[in-house]
Order: sequence, then C-alpha cells, then structure tokens
Amino acid sequence: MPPRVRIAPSPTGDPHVGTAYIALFNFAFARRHGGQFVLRIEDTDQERSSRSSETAIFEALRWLGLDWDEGPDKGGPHAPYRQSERLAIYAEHVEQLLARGEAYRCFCSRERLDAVRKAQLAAKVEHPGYDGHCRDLPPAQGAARAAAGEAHVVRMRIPRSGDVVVHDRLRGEVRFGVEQIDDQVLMKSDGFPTYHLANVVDDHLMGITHVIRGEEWLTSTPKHVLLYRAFGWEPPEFYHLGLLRNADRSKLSKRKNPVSVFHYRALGYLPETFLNFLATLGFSMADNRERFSLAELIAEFDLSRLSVGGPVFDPVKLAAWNGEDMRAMSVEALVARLQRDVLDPARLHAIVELGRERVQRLDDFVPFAAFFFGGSIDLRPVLPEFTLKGRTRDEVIEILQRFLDEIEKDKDARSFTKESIEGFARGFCERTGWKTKEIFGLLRLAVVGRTAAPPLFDTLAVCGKDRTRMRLRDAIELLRATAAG
RNA sequence: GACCCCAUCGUCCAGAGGCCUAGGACGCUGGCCUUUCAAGCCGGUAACACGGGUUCGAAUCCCGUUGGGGUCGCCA
Repeated sequence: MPPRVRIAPSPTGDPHVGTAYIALFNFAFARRHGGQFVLRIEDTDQERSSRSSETAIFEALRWLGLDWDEGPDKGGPHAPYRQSERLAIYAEHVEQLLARGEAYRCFCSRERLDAVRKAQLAAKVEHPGYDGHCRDLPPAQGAARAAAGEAHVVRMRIPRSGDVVVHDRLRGEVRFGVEQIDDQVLMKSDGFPTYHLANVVDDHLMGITHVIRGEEWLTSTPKHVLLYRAFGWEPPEFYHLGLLRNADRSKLSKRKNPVSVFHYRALGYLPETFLNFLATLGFSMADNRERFSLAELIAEFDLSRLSVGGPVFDPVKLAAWNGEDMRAMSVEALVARLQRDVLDPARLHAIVELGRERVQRLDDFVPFAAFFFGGSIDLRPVLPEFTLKGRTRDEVIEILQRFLDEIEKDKDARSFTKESIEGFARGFCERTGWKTKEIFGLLRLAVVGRTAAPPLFDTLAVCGKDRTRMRLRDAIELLRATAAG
C-alpha cells in the first residue's frame, strides 16, 4: 500500500523554514514510494489564522518545488482540506466520544482555570493541569446545560492510571505515565476543535499512514494515541525529527534568526540549494555525499536515515553552497533568477519611485538602492550616530530590542506595509514615551546604515520585514558588543 | 520544577562491537595559481561530554552523572 503523508501547517505568520524542513521529508518519502503528499491547513485558531498566511504557505512550498497531491486549492478524495471547513465532522466525532463516555462537557470558566493554574504553579504541584472539576458531572446534566446554551468545552477523559507507549520509529518506545496527561480540551467553546482532535480525526479519515513531524509534538503524541484508542482506530506510524536550532541551540526562532522562507528567497538563495541544505540537516545519503538534487533525494530517500538530533541552522554553510551552485549556472539562468526572486518588476518599480527624487542620472539608481538589497550592512562607520542626547547606550539597545520583539506581536505590523509599520511605530512611541524623532532616527540608521534615506516607512516596507528585522538584530548586537567594551 | 527527547571536530553529517592512529562538508588556516579580488587546486587545524559496567575488543550495547533541547494553553 503506497504511503500517505501530510504536512499540516497552521496559517499564522510567515511560512516557516521548519515547515519547509518537515515538508521536504514528507514529500520525499511520498515520492519515493509512489504515495501521496497531502497539504492540510490547520486553521482552528480563529484568532490567529489568516488567508494571506495560507496563500503564503502555498507560495513558499511551490517556490521550493514541494508540490502536494491533495490540498485546499486542489481538492482531493478527502476534501475539504481546511479544518475550518470540517467543523461538522469534528462535531460528529465529539458526539461519538461523548456517547461512549470517552469525553465530557466542561463548564469551567477561564477565570476558574486561570485560578487553578495559578494555585498549582504557586504550590509547585508535580503535574499541573486541569483538576477534573467537571469530569464527574452526570452526562445528562451536561447535555442539558449545553442544550440550554451554556458555554462549555469538551474534554477528553484520560484514564486515571497506566502508561501510554508511543512507538516512535526513530526513537523506539517512549513511555508516558498517564498522570502527566490532563484532560485535554477537544472542542473549544467556539465550536472549533483543538489541534489534538482535528489532527487525529483528519489523519485517520484522510488515510495518513506515516506522521513525520517535529519533536515538539512528541509529548502530545500519547494524547493522540489515547484518542485513536478511544475511537477504536489504528494509529499511524510516528517519526519525530529533531527541531531546527538557533546558533545558541534554542529552537529556531524569529527572535534570533530569519525564519521566513521568503527571506531566503529575497536574499537570493536558490530554492534547490536551500532544499539540499535543509535535507542534509536531518538526513544523510548512504554514501555520505551531501550535494544532491531533490530528484536524487527522492531516489534514495529512506526514513531510517533521518536523524533525531536538533541541528543548528548555519547560514554560512548555506551561503557557501549557494555560491557554489550559482557558479555552476549559466549567466542567462542567473539573470532569470535575479529577475524572478530579487529584482522583480514590482519591487523595481517601488525602488525607482522612492529614488527618482534623489538621483540625477539613471545609473545613480544602482548605488542609491544598495541598502534595499543584501543582508547585513556594516554599521560600524555610523556607530556614533546611535548616541542620543539624554539616553544611555543601554536604553537605546533596550528600546530597539523591544521594538523588534513587538513587531511580531502586533497584528498590523506583521503585514509590514508602509501604513501598518507607521501605525505600529507611532503607537510604539506613545506606549514607550520615546519621541518619534528618536525612534525613527534609530530605525533608519539601523536598517539603512546612513542618516539620509527616503521616507522611513516606505524604506522599511521595500526592505521587507525580514531584512529589517535582521538589520535591527545586527544593530543591537553591535551596540551590545561595543557597550561591553 | 515535573515529564520526555538528544549527546562524534566551532557547526552539519558519516560511523549501526574489531575495517577508526574516527571520514566528508562549512568555517578557520598555510601554500599554489593569478595584474588585483574572488573562484579553483593542494595541505593543515579541530571531536567520540564524563564516570561506571558488558565484552577478548566499544564512538558504537547497558546504567548513572553532566550538558543541551522540547512539552506542560479553549496555540498549533
């Protein structure tokens, strides 16, 4: 039986390298064995999910050449592939569990849950989690209260004793005591399923045979195993890969690294090189060769050669390989790539628009536009400019760090258009009490590397979010380094 | 903190008891080539976390310690 695998990203934020990483191995495995690679959108968080983010995932995966066989945009035998469109299916399955006593309705308020959690934290209890307040509510009573319209969630009734064994094909048997697992919410009060429920129901209904995903899911797998059991289903095979890491070995995060696939595209990494690089982070060829194409990876892919350690994502090595691959391409091909990924007509248009008042000859555009391209810039020549009257170096570092952190938390700033950045930045000044003049100056300096530039927010928008973030990080790092000395 | 995972050069990967005085790649470094800089070529640097076992023999198996990571949400 050909395998069926899936990638199940949630459409929040930018398409993540980690998603591409996991997608790659799922894709290779499916192709190797003539199976199917399914793309399922896990948009069960109404707050954070967005269509634009979903589209971005499609675009990123396609840019990399990891096309799927079934998905929201293509349909397939198990459509729909968007969880928000499968609500009736989950509701029906929850009813089943309710009827069998495998789940129960919980009417606890958020306030009560918060209080319980806080108390547990304070008391340093062994296994914090839901205290089972509604667990023994008579089902009829629960049903009646629900019918009367009382807000509630549905929780899974986790057995009170025993172990759950997860068979991870990469790690062997992993045993969990059931006392560490609290009664998971399966259905939220808004009628949407949680990840655990939707994931298990869909993997089963969609005939997924192998679940290849990140290690972050390993500890929730026993819950999934229990759910399969509650439904009376056979669980798929599990493979948990190590997580991509920052240089300091923490889980790869946008706070410390560019994690958007688009960032790598914008900086001009070749998709085939990028994929090759990702592949070597978690997989090795039997003959130990490390430069190979997607086709070669597929031809020789073998799940047992996946590794479980968390590899550090090393952009220096990626860049070295990228240069090597560029040298191997024809000039024509390079020009085509340049025009597609780095200097596309829309971007060129935006740059010319910003530059035309500031240049006198056509070829002035090129030196003018330098800061719109490339990664890090040398900020050392302008280091003294980061000194602000009445502000210490530490304060400057702190405010830049805070700005950086808050960009991602702000719903509007995330889209990174001229207007949204401006709105965010002005709000930021109000919140922090810093003058716009101070903040805007610092931003311009950090991102552009000079004091003279086109209007700040246009500039940031054209530079793009990832490049902006990267240079802010660089600036902070440089300031920290020099402050220490 | 509890639970779970992981542990070979700075980093990535190879090594599935003797083939290992541990191999490849990036980085760093010396040299060659070259009007320069790159590129290319040749060479060097550098690791089995520690402690106990098992075994004739351990990087490879077991236990412990240490270290790193992940998870503990009506987020996925």
